[in-house]
Amino acid sequence: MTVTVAAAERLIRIGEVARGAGVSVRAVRYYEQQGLLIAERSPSGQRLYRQDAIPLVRFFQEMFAAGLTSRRIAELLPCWDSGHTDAEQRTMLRAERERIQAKIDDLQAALDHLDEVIAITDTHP
Amino acid sequence: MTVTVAAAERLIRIGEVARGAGVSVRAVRYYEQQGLLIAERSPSGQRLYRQDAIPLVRFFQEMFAAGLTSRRIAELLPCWDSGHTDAEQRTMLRAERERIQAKIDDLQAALDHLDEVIAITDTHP
DNA sequence: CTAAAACCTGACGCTAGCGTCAGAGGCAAG
DNA sequence: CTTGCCTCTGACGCTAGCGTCAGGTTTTAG
Repeated sequence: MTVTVAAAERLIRIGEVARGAGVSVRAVRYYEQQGLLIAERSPSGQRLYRQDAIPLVRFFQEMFAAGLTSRRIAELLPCWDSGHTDAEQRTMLRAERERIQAKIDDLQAALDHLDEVIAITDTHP
Repeated sequence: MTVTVAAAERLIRIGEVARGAGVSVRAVRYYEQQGLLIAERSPSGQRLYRQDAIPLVRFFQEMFAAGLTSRRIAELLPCWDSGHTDAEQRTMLRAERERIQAKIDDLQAALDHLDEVIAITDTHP
């Protein structure tokens, strides 16, 4: 039997989330609109977040940089939260993994190509 | 003294360039509009390309995939063609190199992150 | 109490690399 | 000659992740 202790966590407002994660306030609202981030509301309607919203937003940024869409991230969030996955989610995870790996390979090839150019133009003043 | 032998190269039309490089005809026109690709014109106005337009377009694709804009590519084309660079171009080359390397690192971090999730969800059916 | 700072909800704008449709001309084959 | 494919020039559309302005409320600092 598990007892959950409500830790009376200090809730933070959107500006603090944004500064903490290094994004704009607008971006945080956008993530909510895309279903990535659920916020409580204060009586007056202001968004209230738990502190782990900050690393979560950082995670979103990392995934965006890796080329995942907000839709995909939303679909994969349950795995992240609960550790539970169904077959479809596992398939998506592998697919994204392959996409990213392929992208890395492409970038490496481009980098090598550029390095060749740099080498040539250096010995060729 | 250098004598240039005009090799009477067979010129190709836009469709052949597109198929050869694996892009759309629209894309090739776009590259011209961005100043990446100069084409001769037949008397009737059709674009005529030399055969090395095909690897050139492939190169564009590689650079696009690496995150360079068409503007940047256009600015760096002279280095590629002539092997000659001025200081500004060398700076841009290095900067793009660093950008790509940073992007690779970011992607690798994201990949590692995803792999963790995959590992957890695999041992956690 | 008041002024500044932070927050709210729309809603339009932007970028970049094309896709796509419209309407018209060019070119080899039968 | 005509059929069918290729090409031409505009020009509007699309996507995704926000930026930004407008006009109004709330919270905080002094």
